[in-house]
Amino acid sequence: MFSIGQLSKQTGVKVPTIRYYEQVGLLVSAGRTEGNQRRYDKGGLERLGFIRHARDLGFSIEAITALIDLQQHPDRSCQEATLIAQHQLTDVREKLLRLKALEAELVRIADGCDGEGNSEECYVLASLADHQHCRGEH
Amino acid sequence: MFSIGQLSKQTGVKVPTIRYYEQVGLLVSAGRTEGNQRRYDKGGLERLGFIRHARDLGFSIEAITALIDLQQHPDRSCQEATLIAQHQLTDVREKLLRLKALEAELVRIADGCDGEGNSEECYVLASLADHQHCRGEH
DNA sequence: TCTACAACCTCTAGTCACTAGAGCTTCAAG
DNA sequence: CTTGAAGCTCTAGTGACTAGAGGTTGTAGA
Repeated sequence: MFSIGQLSKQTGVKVPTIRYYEQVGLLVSAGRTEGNQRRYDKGGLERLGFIRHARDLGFSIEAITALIDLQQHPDRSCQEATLIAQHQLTDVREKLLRLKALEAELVRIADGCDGEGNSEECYVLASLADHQHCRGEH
Repeated sequence: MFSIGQLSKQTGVKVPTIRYYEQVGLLVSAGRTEGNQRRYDKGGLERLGFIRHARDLGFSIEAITALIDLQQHPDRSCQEATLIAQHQLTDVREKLLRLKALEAELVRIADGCDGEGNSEECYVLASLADHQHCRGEH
């Protein structure tokens, strides 16, 4: 049996975050000692590890709730889980595209200026004021 | 002179967002009609355009406040603005690296499963439960 | 067995950058 | 002069935590 602090150390999830996960129903309520402190078993450790991993991969709490739900119903098709993962992948790819475009423009802006001179003629500020220079959307 | 709605249409920034920007001091308080409605001139339009562009590039409100501050003090060196932009670029590049790693793992997870069978043997769920398979950090 | 104190508990409020809604007033076209 | 879209303020909600206050419990050492 682990205390919440031990669980935290083993998973790398902060103590208040564990309590928060329980509060929003992501983690089933832990058993308690007579003095009302939470105690976890190996199962609890594994569930939190799952959540941690999924959160690290950017899955929303909502998506993780759905995945855990699927785990608890082994009769249900795996297709749903795959759909959630693929949706997440699409999401990540969209963000990647956006970020790449931003990087390009920031390079243009940040490197276009030698850092000398005063801000009246600053290239950074001029670039931000004038959207015209931008290639592509945002 | 523009109303807040016209300003919104021209810049693509939603009306409540414009009011929010004013509230947090990002946009100087607009002049008002006798009936207390905001009226903007060309300067206001340009300032909001600047903010919009910077937000699109992911600059925080705090960073934008600093940039606007620099604009208002043309005697100050441009170096500070360049620093802010470079900091933002570093940030974007870090996010890019992280996202690329996530993409790789999501491909592994989402494509490793044919979507058939039940969730007991689902590769997505197994992968999320078991961190061991992961290459690299997260 | 006692004591000290780290770790636990609950609850509320704060973070960021908005967004939504209630309930009211003003502006402008017909 | 009427109508209704657009404006106003204020409060509260979003997601995923994080921080702090103020009180209680568990446990290691004396």
